[in-house]
Amino acid sequence: MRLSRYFLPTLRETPKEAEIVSHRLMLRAGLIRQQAAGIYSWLPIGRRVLANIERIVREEQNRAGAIEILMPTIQPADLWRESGRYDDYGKEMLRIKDRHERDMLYGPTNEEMVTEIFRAYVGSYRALPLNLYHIQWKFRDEVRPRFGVMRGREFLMKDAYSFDIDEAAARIAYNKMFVAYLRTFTRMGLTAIPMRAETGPIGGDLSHEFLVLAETGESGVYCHRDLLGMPVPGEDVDYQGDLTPIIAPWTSLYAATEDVHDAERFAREVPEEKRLHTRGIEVGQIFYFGTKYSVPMKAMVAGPDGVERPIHGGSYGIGVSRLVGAIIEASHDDAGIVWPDSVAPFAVGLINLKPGDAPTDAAAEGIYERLTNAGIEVLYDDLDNRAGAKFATLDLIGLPWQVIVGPKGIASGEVEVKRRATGERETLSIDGAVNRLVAGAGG
RNA sequence: CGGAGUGUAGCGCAGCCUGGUAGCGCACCUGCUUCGGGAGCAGGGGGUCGCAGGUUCAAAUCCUGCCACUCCGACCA
Repeated sequence: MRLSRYFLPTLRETPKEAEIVSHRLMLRAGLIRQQAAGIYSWLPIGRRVLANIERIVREEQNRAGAIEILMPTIQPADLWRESGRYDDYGKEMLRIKDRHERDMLYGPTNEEMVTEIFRAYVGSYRALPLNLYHIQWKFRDEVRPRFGVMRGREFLMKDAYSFDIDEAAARIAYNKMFVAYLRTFTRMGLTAIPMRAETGPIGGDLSHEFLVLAETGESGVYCHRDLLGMPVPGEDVDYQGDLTPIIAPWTSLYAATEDVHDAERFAREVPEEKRLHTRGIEVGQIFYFGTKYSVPMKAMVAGPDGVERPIHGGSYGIGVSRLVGAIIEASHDDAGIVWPDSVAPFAVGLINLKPGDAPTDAAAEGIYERLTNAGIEVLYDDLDNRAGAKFATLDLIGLPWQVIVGPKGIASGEVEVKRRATGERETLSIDGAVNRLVAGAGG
């Protein structure tokens, strides 16, 4: 993509409403535009990052055996009356009427609707286990939206729903999502720690929140230091096999958010040198809720014995739009965002230091073409700007690799390749630079 | 929802107290000179001063009401 033909509205000064670093950087780097409290438009760079995160989430959900569907944002109120949540949900639910004065709502979540779909088509234990997910915009009319996309009212969420014949089977479904979440966040360059969470009326131990560790996170976190280096399964993980040996090490060590923290237990279970007190951002939550929706909504299947019984359900959320902010909180420096390779809006930023200078143009255009042909996403700064402005903009938007092409280097056939995360620079021949990037930035 | 605060050009702000031609920096447009870490000079465009009412010869400025947004707290992917 040529910058001269792109839409990348960056800001030199920080809009005053932005207090936290990810929000400031998202506004300055031109990822989002606020339209109302907690409601944002996604500009081209932001849209690309969001799509990359979505892609990783989708790949890992699919790998774990979940099946993608797409449910609407607008739902009829009747479904929610069935589950009893229409009255319970309160003012957080955005309620609207259509032209026929029918009660509708902008979905804050989809348990009711997915249960309706399930019960319409599935009547036998033979169709189980089943896990359906979608990635869709949600709306929760938060009292106080804040921190940009970290706590928006409208947000993009992946929500999966599992259906099983009994609790034992549901636990297996739960474990699959547990492992998928570990992999998902790791692939985004994040350290996310599962922490035991409140389970609501069902009880048991089947709910975990996944917290990304970041100094600027919104909740305080206490955990065992060894959780930081805990191995995350590779993509060859066998989801059909027993996952408990993978999960056990994660759940056996102390990890809690501030609100459920037990100082006494922390002191007793974690040796002093292993105690870690830091901050984190909740990016996912998984839980088992048993028959909470299947009973009132009559989602029944016949077992092998021919007797109908309510299915055991679980739901599994990932805050996709929140992750954009969380990744920035976890990965930035004074100059701007430092995108992990896997979610970066472009892999390479190519700077032409002197557009209009024939040899420089030829070299930059050549590199642009070769990288693009190799399947690498390149943002090519061909604007007639001062070098300083180009460097500042590129650092701000945080692309993993920078290639700097200027007349001085080109005179001796050389360009500079810079790694954004480490600041390492190398002076290479044009061929050397192209080869380095094809190897480093992937195809 | 309790507390605090802010609305003046895309962004950051001054002007308001003490009413009298709506300003500054960045960004944007034109020209020239520049060009290896946010260039210089000259010229230029862009505003219902959040909205509505009131006071006044005259309101960004004073008064009243409303709206929006932000921050702190309680709640949440």
